Amino acid sequence: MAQRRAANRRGEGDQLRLELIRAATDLLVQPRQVSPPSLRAIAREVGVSPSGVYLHFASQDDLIAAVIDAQYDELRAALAATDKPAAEPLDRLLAMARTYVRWGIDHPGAYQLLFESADALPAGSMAGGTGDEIMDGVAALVRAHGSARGAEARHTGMRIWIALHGLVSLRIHKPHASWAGSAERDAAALVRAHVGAPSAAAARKR
Amino acid sequence: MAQRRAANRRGEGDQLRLELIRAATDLLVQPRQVSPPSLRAIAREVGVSPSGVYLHFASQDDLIAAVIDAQYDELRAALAATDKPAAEPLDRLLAMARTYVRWGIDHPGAYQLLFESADALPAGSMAGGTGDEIMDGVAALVRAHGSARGAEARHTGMRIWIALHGLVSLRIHKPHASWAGSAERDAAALVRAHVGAPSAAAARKR
DNA sequence: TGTACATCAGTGAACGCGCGTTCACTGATGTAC
DNA sequence: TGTACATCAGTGAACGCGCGTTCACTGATGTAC
Repeated sequence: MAQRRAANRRGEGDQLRLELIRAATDLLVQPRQVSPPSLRAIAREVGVSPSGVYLHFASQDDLIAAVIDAQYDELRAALAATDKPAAEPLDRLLAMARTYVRWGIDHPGAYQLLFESADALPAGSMAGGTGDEIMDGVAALVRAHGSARGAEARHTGMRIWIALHGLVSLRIHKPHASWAGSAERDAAALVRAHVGAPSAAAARKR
Repeated sequence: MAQRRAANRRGEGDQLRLELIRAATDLLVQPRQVSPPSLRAIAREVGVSPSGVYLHFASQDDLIAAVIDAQYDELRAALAATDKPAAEPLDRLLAMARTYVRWGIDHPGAYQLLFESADALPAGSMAGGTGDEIMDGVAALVRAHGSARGAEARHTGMRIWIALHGLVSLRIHKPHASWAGSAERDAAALVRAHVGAPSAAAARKR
């Protein structure tokens, strides 16, 4: 914080306007929190008094950590439910991508808590971990598909996850953009671009 | 909000714990806000009284809208500053990607305000628009590069932006993941994957 | 079979905090006469 | 050259709000004797 400042000279009042914007810019060099639901809001939703929460959680942080862990379990369950371990690796990759993207778009608040705020949230929860678990899962499928091996497969898995995350995030936050097509189609196209598989349309032409 | 609920029976106190988590899940089906700096925090940073802000902005929303517009201008300026219109389209694409990603990672709070909250923020600002401006810019370069045409070029541009956004977003929020490599390298690899250009390493092997 | 009592599942009032906003004000500075 | 006055750039106290948390309490229910 700056010291108490002297008033600007007459005619230079607009200085302050610029200073305010610049100060805000300074504050924005560190990441912002995405605010979880408040303890009181959750209690209201259940129909219980705010103090009732403390019968089960030591603090708001503990409550939110439990919520986040539950959401992560849900996402994992959704992915497991649509996976067919016996199917072709490429089909499994595509199914995983579709499920991931759909789940994220259908649970925007949960997705934000898991992947757009993790490291700023209560330490009790891993908030979807560091992301390594997801990266590893994708990388394993890439390896099975055979389009890349070893470290290169891990990189490809990482990039696929990055692209899928970008898709979910922008669909959540920029719903008014000219997306022109379903998110599922985009998910498939992103996967194919990264494993070097021809697009569905191109494959049909052959 | 639910009605005032009856107490659980003895021994079933844990019910409430589950209900709280489930209620939070319900609240999370709508997107959460990423909180901008508070008016008072900005005023503190400048060293001015909170009421001083109202000499220049009618409300906090107006202030934040001005901040967001200023950040968007900065991003545009950064992109313009590194663009060499006479260069090869692929090089221009790669330079754009690098600049975009670097700016986002260096200005996490600003990036979040522009691309991870836009539609929930004050209507006065377009908060980085709907994203169409960026998509169009990338698509124009894709078209110049010639790897896709017309609507397909627009889709490719869209996917490149999606992937770059995913990269920035995850680097901001999951700094502890095993990224193994610089964000700039990842940016280049993502662009190449989407325009069908061989990786730098592969190109060298020939 | 009755009754005292411990335990359980919660309530309600109060606290201090930071917030956005309003409103009457203050002190310096330029301008008209 | 002096002085009254308008204007400018801000201040400071107060407001009502929702928040997380604490703490003494309440009422129902099971258990021991």
